Amino acid sequence: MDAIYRPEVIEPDAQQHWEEKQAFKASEDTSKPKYYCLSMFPYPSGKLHMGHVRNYTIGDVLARYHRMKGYNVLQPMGWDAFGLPAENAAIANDVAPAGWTYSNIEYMKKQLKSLGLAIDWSRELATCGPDYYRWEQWLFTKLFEKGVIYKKMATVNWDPVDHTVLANEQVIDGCGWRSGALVEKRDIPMYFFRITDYAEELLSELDNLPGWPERVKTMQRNWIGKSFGVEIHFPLQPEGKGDVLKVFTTRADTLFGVTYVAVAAEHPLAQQAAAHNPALAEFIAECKQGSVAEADMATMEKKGMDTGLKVYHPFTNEPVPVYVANYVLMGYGEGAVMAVPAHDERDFAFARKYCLPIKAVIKPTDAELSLPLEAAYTESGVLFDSGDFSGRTSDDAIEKIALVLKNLGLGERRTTFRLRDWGISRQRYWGCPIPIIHCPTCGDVPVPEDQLPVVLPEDVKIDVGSPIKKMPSFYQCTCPKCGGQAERETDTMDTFVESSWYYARYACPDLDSAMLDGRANYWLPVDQYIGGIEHAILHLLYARFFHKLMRDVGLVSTNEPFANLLTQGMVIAETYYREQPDGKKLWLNPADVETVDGVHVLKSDGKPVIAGGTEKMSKSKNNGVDPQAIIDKYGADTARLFMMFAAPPEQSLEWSDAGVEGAHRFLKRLWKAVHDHTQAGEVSAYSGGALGDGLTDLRRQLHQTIAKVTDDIERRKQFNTAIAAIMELMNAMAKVEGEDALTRSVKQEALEAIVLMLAPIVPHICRILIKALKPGACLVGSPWPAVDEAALVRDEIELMLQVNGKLRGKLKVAADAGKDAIEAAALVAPEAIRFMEGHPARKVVVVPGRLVNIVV
RNA sequence: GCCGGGAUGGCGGAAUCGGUAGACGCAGCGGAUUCAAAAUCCGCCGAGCCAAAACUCGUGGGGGUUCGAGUCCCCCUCCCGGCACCA
Repeated sequence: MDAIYRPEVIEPDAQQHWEEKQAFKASEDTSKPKYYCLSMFPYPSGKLHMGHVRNYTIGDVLARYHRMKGYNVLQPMGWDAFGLPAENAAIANDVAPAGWTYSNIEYMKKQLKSLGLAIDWSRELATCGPDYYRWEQWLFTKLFEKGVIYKKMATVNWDPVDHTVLANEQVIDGCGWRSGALVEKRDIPMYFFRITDYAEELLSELDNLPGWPERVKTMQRNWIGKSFGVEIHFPLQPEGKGDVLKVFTTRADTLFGVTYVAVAAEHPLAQQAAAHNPALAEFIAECKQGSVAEADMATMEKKGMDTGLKVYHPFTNEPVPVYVANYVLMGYGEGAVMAVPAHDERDFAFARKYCLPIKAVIKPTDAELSLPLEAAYTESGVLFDSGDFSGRTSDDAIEKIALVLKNLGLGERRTTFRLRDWGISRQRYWGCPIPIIHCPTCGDVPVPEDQLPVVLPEDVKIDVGSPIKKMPSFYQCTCPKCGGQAERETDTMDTFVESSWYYARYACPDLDSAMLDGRANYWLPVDQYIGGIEHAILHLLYARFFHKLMRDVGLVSTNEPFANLLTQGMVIAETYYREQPDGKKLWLNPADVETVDGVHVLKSDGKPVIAGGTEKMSKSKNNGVDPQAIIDKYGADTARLFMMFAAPPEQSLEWSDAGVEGAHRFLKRLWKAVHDHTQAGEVSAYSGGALGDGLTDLRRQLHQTIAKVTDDIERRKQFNTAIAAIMELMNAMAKVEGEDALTRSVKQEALEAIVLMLAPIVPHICRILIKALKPGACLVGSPWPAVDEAALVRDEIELMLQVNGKLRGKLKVAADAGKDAIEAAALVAPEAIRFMEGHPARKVVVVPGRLVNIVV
């Protein structure tokens, strides 16, 4: 081997070798346990960013580790290629979205290859390819026929100047990002997946996912939001005759505290009242302004207006005023809520603002409410001023009230979900066409299988709006049923649809006769899925839902797609800026800034810049560090090592140039250690014989390290501590002197294990090092090192000695010493006697293998 | 606003089941090597007191449980992720 570590030579060499040998090509093999390792596929935005490098390095370490452990490993890669950025780039650069996307894929693929990932590239797929989305369209038509997909009106952000639908991120402070016009809510027809039909299963199956982080499961549970409540009918006429206004509440116990009801602006009652009330009509129009995003709805000022209409309390028959409120959404429940200001914070604030009565009907079980209320009392408790129900507890009252309402025909128990059906229609061009034909006589007809795929034209020019909506050659067609003139649907699907099944298609990407075949059942479920925490709800819930849809049409046999999930944190970096004369901030890239005597200056002019805090790497703050620059300067192994060492995978990772240098230094030290060792001649790894104290200790540490690193990677998925343990072992080994054969054989054993343990993290350098240590050895195919239990045995251990919980000394005892012996030894230890100050021991706590605490 | 998470030296982080707080690395300081520098190697490195030892304090803030709390419970502050059309 070369005396000097040259990543620029060994890395391309290793990558070429693996590619020629097709070292990572996967095939179905029932003789080994399978391990399907999947990282979330990237959107081809142009070039790789650090978040990708982190994601794919974590996946690669797990894939390579399991390969060494004897698993049949599949690690594929592909492209989440449809989406909004391609349309924006197309407008900005006057190119077609398809061409832009394909050239990005080509460049990013080259970058991914330079990272040395153990990927089976023969399975690569891009969701914008007709051979991929064809099957998405096929499944759509099946689900449409089954009734799983249906059409209804839904509210979108409408830009009245550009005449386009806007994504939530394109609405800034209530205005369109390009036109600046005040955004309006508009109802348009859309296709929906009945995900609510699966709400119960999506919720209960979370309990069968022990390999998922608890926080992700909690977020999904809350998102699905199963709640047990009561549907209550407020008659529109006194004495309960005629039509009713339906509301849903989880707090039926507060029914006697209702002082008004609130309906959405779109509610029929509101519309009816507005017909003779210009002020109300104006208010309803105002409610239509602004975006549909829930965050905006929830933070805006709560406003309302009296409709003048009354409904009647189902029990007391008292009139209750009906308000229109901007915070009530037509899409939720019945589009109406009963308001109980005394026991709901939002209603309390609203009642104060509009001087509505506040009537308390619940009090704590063991105290009285101090009236008038200063704030809503939202706990459950005991009812009062509630007719026959007074004195009952909240839970009891809910049951009883539901029962009485049911007998009156004015309501019943109901379970509802917060989860709403999944609207997948997008009025955009760069997406998968929805395979529906609109026929004036037959209605919505799914495109027959032999006419699929409905191919998206790629040679287009785009400005504002989707080009296929203006392209008769695309939308003019004949009805498959009656043969008459018809029009093709021009909306495309939400890109979350493509990313909901790609993991299954990787099992059989070449299949052109069906969506999936038996290979999917061999590989699924994914054994380890890795991606950003930002996908905790939407993507992961949709993919789980889609898997169940595929199961129910017989395509897959499992219930869940991802057995284990790892959610990695963001990559963040320091930001720097200078104030411009106009007061705006000019953001400077960290690569152009250096720190001299604690002052941050721009390299080009040496003048100071201002540090703006550490934030997620982004274009807007110009704090992205280009992975390519790091790979070019230090090599992929250094980038990989730094990524894995700087933070545990689930936490955010702060970029640090100095830290990268440190990682590179470690690799140089490792290279030199192996080089110096092998220069002295070949030697076999230690296999037996008496050892002195120093070598016994080194072997013990070696095997402890193997045990720790194995546990860290496999169970804890915490690579930073695994690397730290290997560094400690290296430091300990460097302190062991001697060039005799026995010492060298123990060092050989240690170096072989170190190189193999580092191989999943820094595969290129380890490929050379293992060959140097064991001529003829091949990295791919080498097994993971085994722990020698005999080397772990010790005869004496050290316990911490505490007096009253404070550390006062250390105590050496035999490894097999019993509690009584430890206690006796502790009580006569000089440190113990000193700090007991003559008091007798009241209690002695012995924690085996850890410490002994004397309480006086 | 609602849901989920986080906060530990100058910095990134470690402490896995309630049991030595600060592993490992970075930065810094001192030394070796060198004509010199870079690189490399060795040592020191939470704060207070301080010559040192000893001791005291110390895990965002406030309270609690425990022989013992970074870790568990309650309250608060700040930061981050998601909120259904960014992916």
